[in-house]
Amino acid sequence: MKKAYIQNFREILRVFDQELFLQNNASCCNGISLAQCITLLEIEKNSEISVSDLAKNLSLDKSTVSRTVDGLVNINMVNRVIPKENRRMALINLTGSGRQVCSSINYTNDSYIREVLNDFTDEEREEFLSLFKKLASNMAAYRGKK
Amino acid sequence: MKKAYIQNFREILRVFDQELFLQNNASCCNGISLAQCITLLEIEKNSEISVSDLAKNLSLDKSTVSRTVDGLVNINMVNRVIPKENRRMALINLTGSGRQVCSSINYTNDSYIREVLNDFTDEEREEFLSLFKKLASNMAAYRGKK
DNA sequence: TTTAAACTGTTGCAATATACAACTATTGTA
DNA sequence: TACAATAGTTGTATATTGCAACAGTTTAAA
Repeated sequence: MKKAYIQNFREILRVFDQELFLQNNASCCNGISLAQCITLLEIEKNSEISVSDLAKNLSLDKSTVSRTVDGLVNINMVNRVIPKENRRMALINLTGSGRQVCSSINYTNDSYIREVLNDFTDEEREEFLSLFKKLASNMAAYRGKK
Repeated sequence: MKKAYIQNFREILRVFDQELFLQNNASCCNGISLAQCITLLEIEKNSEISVSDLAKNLSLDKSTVSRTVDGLVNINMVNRVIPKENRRMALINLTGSGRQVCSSINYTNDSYIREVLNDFTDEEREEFLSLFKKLASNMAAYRGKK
């Protein structure tokens, strides 16, 4: 792999990261914070999930997640359910409002994606997604190894 | 653009974003914080830059940048230079240590990129970078419009 | 020329996000 | 039963950030 290629890639990655950050902040402003937004989407993905698993999936401390969930409970976005068979844990799931907000966030993100991929051909889109998927998977694998 | 495609893309983007965040934090730990790291690289890119321009480029408040620069001055990574012809402003540039740390961060990032693109063919790499560049450019343009 | 406006950066203050450690409660195990 | 492991919460401390107010400097206007 050529050095020039990597430096080029690094620079693009930096721009991409910055833009993604700004877009994330913009799209998550349905009255909730970015941290709340990310937590909400992770809960949506899992339907029902414990604080510990949330923390693991988001690479955050469980105390942090516990407080974020507190906030989401307070604004009626999620429920804490204590299962009878294991009263230590709390399972978090979305309320109706929580589902609505998730839909809203996803809609905003989807519109954004539609916009920024607008001038790609169908072939380019397929090729890009395929390679992007491979890259994301390599990144996750690399982190797992280290 | 198919709905399924977009949802697929959105999900990959989310994973990618998370991995990138973790990698950024990991690679920026040469004793400096992520905010300091990002600021340092932006200064490196511009050789010499004012606090206001830094704030604009990083999409941060100038008070935030002012304080980050304070920190970087304290650990001898950057210099504040007051130009004689305009004593309002401060031009920030890297010290020798600052340049070294930048090199170190870039080296770490490059190694990472090399690793996660390792199983790509040359053709895939070229195709991906080309489309990635296009996407990043579209994202920046979209933000500019809004 | 004096005064007002614009600019550049810093400081005061408040909010948020986060981690670590200590703690409580519950469950599992020796 | 006593001890260890697990799950979550709370206390405390630190870091990042933005807004508003401010101070100094430069430019424009009257």
